[in-house]
Amino acid sequence: MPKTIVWFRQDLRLQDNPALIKAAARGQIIPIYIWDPSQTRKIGAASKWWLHHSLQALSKSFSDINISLILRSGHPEQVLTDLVQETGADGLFWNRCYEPDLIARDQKIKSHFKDQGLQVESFNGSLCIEPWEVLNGQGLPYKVYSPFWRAALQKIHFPNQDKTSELIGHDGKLESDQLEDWQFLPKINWDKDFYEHWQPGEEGAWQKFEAFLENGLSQYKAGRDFPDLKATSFLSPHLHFGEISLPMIWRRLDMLSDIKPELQTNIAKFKSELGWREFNHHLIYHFPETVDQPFRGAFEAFPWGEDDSHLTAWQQGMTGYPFVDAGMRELWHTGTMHNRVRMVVASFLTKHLLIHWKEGEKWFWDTLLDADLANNIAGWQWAAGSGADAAPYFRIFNPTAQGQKFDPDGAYIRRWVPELKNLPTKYLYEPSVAPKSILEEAGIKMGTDYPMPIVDHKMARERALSAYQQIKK
DNA sequence: TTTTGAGTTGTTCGA
DNA sequence: GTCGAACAACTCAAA
Repeated sequence: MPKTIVWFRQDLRLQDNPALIKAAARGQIIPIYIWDPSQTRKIGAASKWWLHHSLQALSKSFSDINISLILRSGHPEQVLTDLVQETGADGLFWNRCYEPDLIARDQKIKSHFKDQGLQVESFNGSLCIEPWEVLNGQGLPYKVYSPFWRAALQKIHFPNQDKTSELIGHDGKLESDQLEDWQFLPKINWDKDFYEHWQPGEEGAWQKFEAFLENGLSQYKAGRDFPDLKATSFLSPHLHFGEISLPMIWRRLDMLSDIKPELQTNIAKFKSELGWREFNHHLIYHFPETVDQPFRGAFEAFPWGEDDSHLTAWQQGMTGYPFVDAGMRELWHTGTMHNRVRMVVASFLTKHLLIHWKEGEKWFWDTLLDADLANNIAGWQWAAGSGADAAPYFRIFNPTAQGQKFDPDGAYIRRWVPELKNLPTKYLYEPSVAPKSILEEAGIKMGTDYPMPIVDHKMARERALSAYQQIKK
């Protein structure tokens, strides 16, 4: 009977998992997750927390059907070579990743095992559409989102779901590491708050999606920009780790749209946000050098500054701009940040502080549970102005005004910057200009209980504008 | 090849 | 307080 190794990577689910389905149709399956400590871009600390729990969930799903998920660490090619030898497997299937380093690694492994006579196949398990399937009239990759998504929507079709054959595991006993041995969980418990917000794994992913359909979707378009509302899907980490299938999401949305036409606008908007995820993966696939170089070459000459104390203040949520600080603290406590606030803090770091977007990217990479190379790179380059379809240089977010606009009653700021919670809303966004008496009444001493702004908005704005003038020439 | 229209997410200023 | 204009050209995509 044919035996297929199913190599799990960013597709930690049983449902609608193409590699798994195709392997099961072939015969016995041998599921494995490989931890590669030598990988070039090390997974961040928050992501490791997620990975631990997601693997635990996947492992449980398999053991419930009497199959064991093998965990091993080492170079994937070596680990897989050993496993082929031990099991006599004649097939090796996986779902694709799109990061440049991983593509190179996978290509090498594919040709190696093909040479050995194995049937090696890869599948699309995490995108609506493959990056090479959406090209403009000249056969070139799109560099602008809107035409990209228009073209992509024409091509995205999800036929009925493939039926999964009964999953049959390998007969013999195989060695596996213990998940705990990998020590993914932090030693000091800065992760304690994560548990109340998240349940990594397939079940948690579906719970979030159902909750979104129930409570968030009907106010998505109008409410998605307000960080205090629960109008977004909270699916980003689940999507990154492939715990929920996009075809299943898509079909569910289409079904809903048929039953409740009044939801169509919200559904289209939500799909278009998934579209940004698609676009970002498209960009990293076609322009892999943008991982560490500006998409727009002129930005090579941008006069980035260096100020470690400013970077630290930003990271710790101590910039003196409450809306920015709220976001940075939300990130630290929950491992995520609302999309609107991500834009504001990114604009603040790159434009107000003139700190290189790579510094922000690095911090997000380490602290975000949904850290995803394609999204992180594209998002930061967009905010800095160096990216594809980026914000025009004169679009510099006013961190005070953004708070007033998108957190109008101040609930978001009060939750994450509790030392300001007694300030009247009028002064909440800019406590440095509040009258002494008001501050006293609220029990705040500026500079002691809460920092003065680390830069002056007007000065910073003008400085950024002139920096952009410089590279325009 | 040339032309034309369009382009995620804002802010500030002055009437 | 509200509203429209200016900010600045440039690049992309498609006809």
